[in-house]
Amino acid sequence: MDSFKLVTWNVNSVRIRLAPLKLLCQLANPDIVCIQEVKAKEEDFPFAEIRGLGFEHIALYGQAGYNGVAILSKHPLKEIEQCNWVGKKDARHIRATVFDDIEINDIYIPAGGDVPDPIENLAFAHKLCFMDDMAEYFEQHKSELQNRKMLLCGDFNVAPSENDVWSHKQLLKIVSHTPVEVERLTRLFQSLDFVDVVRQFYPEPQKIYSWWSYRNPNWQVNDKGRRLDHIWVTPNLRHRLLNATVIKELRLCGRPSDHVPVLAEIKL
DNA sequence: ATGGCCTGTTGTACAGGA
Repeated sequence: MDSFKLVTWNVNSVRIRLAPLKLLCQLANPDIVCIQEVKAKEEDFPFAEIRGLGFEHIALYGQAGYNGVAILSKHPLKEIEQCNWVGKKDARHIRATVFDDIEINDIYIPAGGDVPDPIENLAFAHKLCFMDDMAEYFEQHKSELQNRKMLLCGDFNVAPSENDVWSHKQLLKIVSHTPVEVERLTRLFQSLDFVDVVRQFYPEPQKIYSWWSYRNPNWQVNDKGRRLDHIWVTPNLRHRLLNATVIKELRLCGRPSDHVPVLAEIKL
């Protein structure tokens, strides 16, 4: 084995997405799948079914109803930890190390509600604070972190570039693409000089999306998508990147998530 | 770009997603 495939995917309920997860395995055969919006507490998590797909090693930070993240792996995981940014224990981050020294961070940044105003809308304030807290954490620990081989992936709930949305102009005041959110995400991106893996293989100005609303039944025709799901790596992994793809087929299966899996292949 | 949708809850409407 000289490379591994890592997927990030907001499943929008792990229990209801077992068949699509199996399909993902048949299509892409990933070694590691980082999932978000697990929407299950530990005792309700389908461990047996997921181990049955070959993911014997599972790091879970679950809770009932909302949020929840998990790393599903065919290879042993160690140093499993959770961060609770903004002081909330709401299951939005889990970290584990694979292959001796590759640190994987699975992250679910808050969606932020509808109104892009932190005074009027506390969910939006929470989203901005969450990104600030993360950025601060990486900035403060930079000297010890910058030699680590790190992956940051997940549903970041921000489509930063104008080519990450179907219409830059029409989404400027829509939560996920507002300048204040992009500014916060950029600060986080710069904190450890991260590399945007998907953009290495699909450079600007190509349009790429990973989410299409459930409310638009003609999503394929209209293609009003956003790129909310990301895989970033520290610069010391840049030369090991082999490939990246957005697995759009998963939006077409029965009972799809509104997000599709994003895959990176990395040399060991 | 709103909302025609989707999911979980201790539910039989609502919150939250984005």
